[in-house]
Amino acid sequence: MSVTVTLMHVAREAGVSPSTVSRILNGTANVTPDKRERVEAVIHRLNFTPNVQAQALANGRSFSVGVLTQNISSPFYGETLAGIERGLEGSSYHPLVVSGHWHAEQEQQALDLLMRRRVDALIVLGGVIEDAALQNVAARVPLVAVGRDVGGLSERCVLIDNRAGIRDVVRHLAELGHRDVAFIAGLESQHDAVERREGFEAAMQECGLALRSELMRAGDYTEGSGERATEELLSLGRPFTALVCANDQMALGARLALYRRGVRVPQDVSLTGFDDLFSSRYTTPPLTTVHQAVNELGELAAQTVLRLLAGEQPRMIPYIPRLIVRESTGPAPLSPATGGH
Amino acid sequence: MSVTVTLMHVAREAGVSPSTVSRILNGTANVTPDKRERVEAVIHRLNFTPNVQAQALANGRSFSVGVLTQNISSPFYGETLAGIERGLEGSSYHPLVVSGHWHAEQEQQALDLLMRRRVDALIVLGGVIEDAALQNVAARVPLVAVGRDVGGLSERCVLIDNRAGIRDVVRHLAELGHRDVAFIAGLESQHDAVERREGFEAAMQECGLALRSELMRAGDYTEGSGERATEELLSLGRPFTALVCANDQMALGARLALYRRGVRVPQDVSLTGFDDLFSSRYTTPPLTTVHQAVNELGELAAQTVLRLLAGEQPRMIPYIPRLIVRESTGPAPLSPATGGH
DNA sequence: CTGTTAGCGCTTTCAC
DNA sequence: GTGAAAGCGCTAACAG
Repeated sequence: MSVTVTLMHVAREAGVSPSTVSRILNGTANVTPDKRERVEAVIHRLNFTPNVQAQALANGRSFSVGVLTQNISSPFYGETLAGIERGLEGSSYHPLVVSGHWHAEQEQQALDLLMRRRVDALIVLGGVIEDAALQNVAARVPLVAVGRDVGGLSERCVLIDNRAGIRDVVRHLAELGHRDVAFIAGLESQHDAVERREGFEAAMQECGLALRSELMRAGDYTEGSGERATEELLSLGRPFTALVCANDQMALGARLALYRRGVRVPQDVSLTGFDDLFSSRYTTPPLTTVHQAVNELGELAAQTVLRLLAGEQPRMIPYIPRLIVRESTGPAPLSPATGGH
Repeated sequence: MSVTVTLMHVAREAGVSPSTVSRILNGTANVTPDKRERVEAVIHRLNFTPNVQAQALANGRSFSVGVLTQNISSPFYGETLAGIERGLEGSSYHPLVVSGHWHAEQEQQALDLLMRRRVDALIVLGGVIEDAALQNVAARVPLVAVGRDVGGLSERCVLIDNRAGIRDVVRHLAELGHRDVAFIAGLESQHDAVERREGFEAAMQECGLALRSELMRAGDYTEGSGERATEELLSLGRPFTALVCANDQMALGARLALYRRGVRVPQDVSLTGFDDLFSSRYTTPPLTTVHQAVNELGELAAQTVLRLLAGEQPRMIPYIPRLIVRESTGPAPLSPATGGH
């Protein structure tokens, strides 16, 4: 913990004024080559690094963009974060990540923290906090939301067409001859979970397939909830040949429940997810799912923020997800088995 | 982007001095109840939030602890980050996360960034940067490393006993009657990968099992590398009944390769991992692995940092991982199948 | 208990 | 081109 060296020290040591050092640091103005060399030598020798807090205070920008995520260890948001990191790379901005844990209060606290740190912009990933709170901060800094449509800020939202994604899944299943398809939804408090459920219902109807309420279950996007929902479904005597999950994590849980009961995938039951997490390529069998390009969404969000910061007014267009057919779906068995094992 | 309201505004509006407002904000000294009330009312009415940069500049602490991770989307480090977040919760410190991507140069840049942001402390997760660079920053701020032993800073390293972990795996397999066991290692540039490989070799010897070089493969901790290594192993005609992977992600890749070849787990081949990622509970079949308590390691690191910041001198003790036997391991088949399918 | 006065480290007019 | 000086928003002695 030696004394930190400041720009002042550098200036003195090099025999120039602090302003000159600052100018060299930021390339704000021309400086004679010899002076510049001298200063740079001193900077190097003293191992000087400018204090970002001080810079922030002086020029009113913190050069950080706040990211409100929900769960930093979630495979889904993790990939988005990586995309944001990449999108910000090369710019002088850096992400400051805080988790809200799908809890309105914690999300509000996270926003407060970010505002106190005077982030120059904000990226919001999902969440359950009311639109009002987001509109509130959006009045102070540019804001981009991923995966949720914030009222009044729609052109700042990176969205994907969840209904279209699920529709593709249902059509795929229908083409394979499935007629009895079960569904595990996410929480009704989450925007995209609702869209996926509604999309499922609409698509079933569109394909002329009956919607049976006992085959509709609610989960919460976690593996465990998918597992439990599937167990319940199985205890019905398996009157279904396909199981559509509202996200990959629940499909993973479902896979385990099926394995435990000796139900083969896809021979007995076809299984699908949504998101295309990286690891879904490695499930047994590899999972048929809807690709979300989470990475790119994050990168896109970051780039949009950068453009907003540069004074542009970019507009988003909803992203169209695409179906990835792998090996967890297959032709419907001739007669849906009606008993468990 | 209305004008930001400052402490000064609050002071004027409430008819007190800036110091009084500051004191109320930080609880630094007593203030008469009526003044306090008045000020708090103004703070609320003006929606004032103190500028952290300014606070940092004024009192020499940024209240942020830098975290050098490698890959923010890695399931492994993601869980560690969540642990760090939790460990810092309640304190006034917040994590500032930067990724080094297992690339010495990028790690150095990340460290530079963190130092420029004047983090009050540092947590390092893995990485390949030389010890010297870490010792260098450790001279400026308290540093805690997770998963790597930094020379000269060993009592600041949260380590796990990799050798013991792998030994438990090998013993477990030996007890099940396996004699031909294959191994997929990580990169030799990574500290823990080396320990796990060496631990495997030692344990095999200890159990009286022959070490066959053609059954030792190198991966890089990714799913893809595990898959490829397994394919190579399989092309040998499968002269092994158990496959030990140096981490869960490679085991996941191995699982897929085995599935593709119709090799059953655990009936034909027993499969093991290391780390106990959350999702390993959901592989088909659930993976036998070594539990690393990644979460707790992160939390422990955070708490240690907090104690260092408080002036204490905590010492770490190596964490003993424990074997989690699930369903991917079973008795060795009577005669190791020698042909592929 | 509370106001006044210096800074914290850097940027930025404004003159020279 | 370059230095002097003021100020970013807040905290911390130091007097009262």
